[in-house]
Amino acid sequence: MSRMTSESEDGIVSNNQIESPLGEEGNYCGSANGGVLKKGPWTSAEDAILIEYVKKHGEGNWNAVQKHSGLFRCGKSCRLRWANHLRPNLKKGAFTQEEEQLIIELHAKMGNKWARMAAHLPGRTDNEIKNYWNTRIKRHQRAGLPLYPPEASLQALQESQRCLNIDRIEIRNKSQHDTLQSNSYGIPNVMFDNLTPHQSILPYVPELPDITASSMLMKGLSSFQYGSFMSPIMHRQKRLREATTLLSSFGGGMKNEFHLFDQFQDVDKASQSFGLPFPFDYDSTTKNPEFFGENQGSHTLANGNFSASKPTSEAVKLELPSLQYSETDLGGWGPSCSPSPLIESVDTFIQSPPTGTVESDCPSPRNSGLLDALLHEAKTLSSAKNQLSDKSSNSSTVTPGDDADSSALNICETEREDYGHPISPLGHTATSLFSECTPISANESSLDESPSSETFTGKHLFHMNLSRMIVIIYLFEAMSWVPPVIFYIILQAC
DNA sequence: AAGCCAACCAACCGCCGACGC
DNA sequence: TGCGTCGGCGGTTGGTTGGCT
Repeated sequence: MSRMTSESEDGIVSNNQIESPLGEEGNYCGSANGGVLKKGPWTSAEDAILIEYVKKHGEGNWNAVQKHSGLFRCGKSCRLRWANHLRPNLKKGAFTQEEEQLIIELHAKMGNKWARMAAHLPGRTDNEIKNYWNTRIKRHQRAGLPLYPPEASLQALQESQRCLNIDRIEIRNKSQHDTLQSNSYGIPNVMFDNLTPHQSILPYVPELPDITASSMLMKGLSSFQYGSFMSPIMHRQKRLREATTLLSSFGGGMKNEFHLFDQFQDVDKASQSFGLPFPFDYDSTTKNPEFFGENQGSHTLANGNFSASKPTSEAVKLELPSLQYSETDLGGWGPSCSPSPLIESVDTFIQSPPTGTVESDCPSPRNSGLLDALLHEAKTLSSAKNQLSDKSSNSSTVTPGDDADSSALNICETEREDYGHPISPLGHTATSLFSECTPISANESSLDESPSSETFTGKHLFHMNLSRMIVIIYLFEAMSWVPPVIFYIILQAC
């Protein structure tokens, strides 16, 4: 902290530090009582005033600081100063090794949730952690190191699995009280706990450490590093947000399901978490024995399709994020083609969808709203199909009085068995989706209005394909290749 | 000694959700 | 229900410091 600070010892505020109120927008610190608010570094005198104020009045009500203490700082600035510097029990100085390790693990699990990470590091502030991480990113970027060591990935996997289990329990309890909205996009996220990937079985499912990171696979499409080839990179998040707003008009529940937009931000982590050397030219064996094991590039995705299919020597020339392919590649889509990596990625996404976004202490960074919605739609259809096929095969009917829980559990047991079958990447999605179920949908279909059998033939297959198409188009839209309006039209067509 | 550069850090900024009226 | 305010959060900026050439 010796670097700190530029504060003027005498506390005199220079003219350029006092700004006229930002009142026209009111976004940051406006002025109260028509006065002007000071910006810039805090002086020790100001600190003393703030400390005194907090002693008297306690934390909170920061906008009142100016009124009561005569401090010409906006409430936000006061809160920040207090939280980051004046608050008691703040640890100062460099992070210890334990803290660094913890940050890495937490970031692997949570992503850029600095405040939540700070909660796990007593005496540390989110700002500190953020700065540390950003510095670390730059350092590793420069050195071509991965951000996450294998241990962190592994722990994130275990933690995620544990949390998924917890979520499942909570969700199962909760789901009994949830009802499906008629709008198929108003879906409780809890619907997807049954879609938990069984990584030990499925060869195409990325490991869970990539939850945060894999969600960031897409994030990176707007990363500055790739700006050179991401043509419409500008205001990506703004566009996505607009799309969110647009799509939110479909239904109340939909907006909440669209966190996927927020996840398209950081490709670096994605490339790393998928075992891609990062940035582009790196001899892992000589430069970083700490982070790279013998089978370099596979530490976070040992059985994933990315690291396995692409030799890392190829990745040295990596120019596109993992999910981004040139337009010429896209032209190769067709029934006779082997699954393109993008399709496969979509399948992977579908196979390991975000799970359990029920807020709990466990980080649940996976939340890919639209995919959730689509998956739910597909699952609802498929579960209904299951019901029908069960009926036809067993010649037994589900009575409305059946115990929903037990039936759900039974169906989910069959789901596990289904996962055991090695299935081709393209075929897997539909197969697995049709073999899956949700307690709610099962319950729902068992209760009443079971669709007639013809409903589940062409129409629902069409829906399935449509859903996949939407996923793909959505991904493309996220990559700025498809204007939002097309996505909108297709959704309307649904 | 001077210039450059990376690292570090504090603070600003804009967005968003919660809350109260 | 709509609006304004407040507080929190994450991204970004800009200043300072220290090391290297």
